[in-house]
Amino acid sequence: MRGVPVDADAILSWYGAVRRDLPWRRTTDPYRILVSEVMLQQTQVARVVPYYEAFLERFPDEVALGSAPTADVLRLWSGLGYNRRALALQACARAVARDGWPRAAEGLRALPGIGPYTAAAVASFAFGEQVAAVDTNVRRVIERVDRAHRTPRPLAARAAELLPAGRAADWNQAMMELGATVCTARSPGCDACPVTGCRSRGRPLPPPPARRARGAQRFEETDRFVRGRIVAALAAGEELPRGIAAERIERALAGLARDGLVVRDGAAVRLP
DNA sequence: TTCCTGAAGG
DNA sequence: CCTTCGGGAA
Repeated sequence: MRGVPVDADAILSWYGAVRRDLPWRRTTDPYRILVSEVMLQQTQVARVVPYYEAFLERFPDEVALGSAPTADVLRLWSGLGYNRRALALQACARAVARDGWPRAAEGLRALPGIGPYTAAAVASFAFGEQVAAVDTNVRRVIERVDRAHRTPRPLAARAAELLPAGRAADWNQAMMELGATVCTARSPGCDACPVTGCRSRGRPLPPPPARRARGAQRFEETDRFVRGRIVAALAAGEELPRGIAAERIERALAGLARDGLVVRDGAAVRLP
């Protein structure tokens, strides 16, 4: 399945014209880039911005983050979600403060919490490596342009094929901006899209793959909810949340302790 | 209910 | 391959 020809210059020009002035687009400092990319994992831009500013104010570089009490890190992270990301980020800070920055995606990939996307993003934005970063936006844009689904490896190959020479940083930002602001999941704005040959232009979205229902469970009944409540309470200096069944609290605490998000001293529970 | 600049573990 | 992991907004 070949992809359609894509005018990369048109997309780059469009990006230059509409580009949102986001704080992490004002720097090439690998630490600041990494903090933004980790915060942005599965988290919308609008909600990350205030956390990003406060986090960098308190932890301006990898030495500050690496030497800080983990409880402080979790306090500034609390509310963002996926708290394990904060632990991984601090572990990254300690590693690069000790060993220096891996300057290529392959080396970054070995750091905790850094997968294929984040490694490519940091490598291209901070170090200028010519690699394509494929996040959910980029995947959706490519799938719609070619009107074809691909498994991860062929998708990565297609993304690499599209990458214009020497423009990886702007290109990756441009493709994500396109997916985030125009080619959105629910209602693609084809009228404002710079991609000329898109096979999906003006056509109705294909029916979403029927995903099997997951037990009709309310979020408040999930372990994730209890975990979040516990960490938020501890970060706020409060006791364990009341009104939740002891068995659910215990199950959540066991998972949190296994992840290193809480420390248990007998009956006492505290942040690490 | 789905979605969001994913990664790690089974 | 599958599930887990937060939380808010549309």
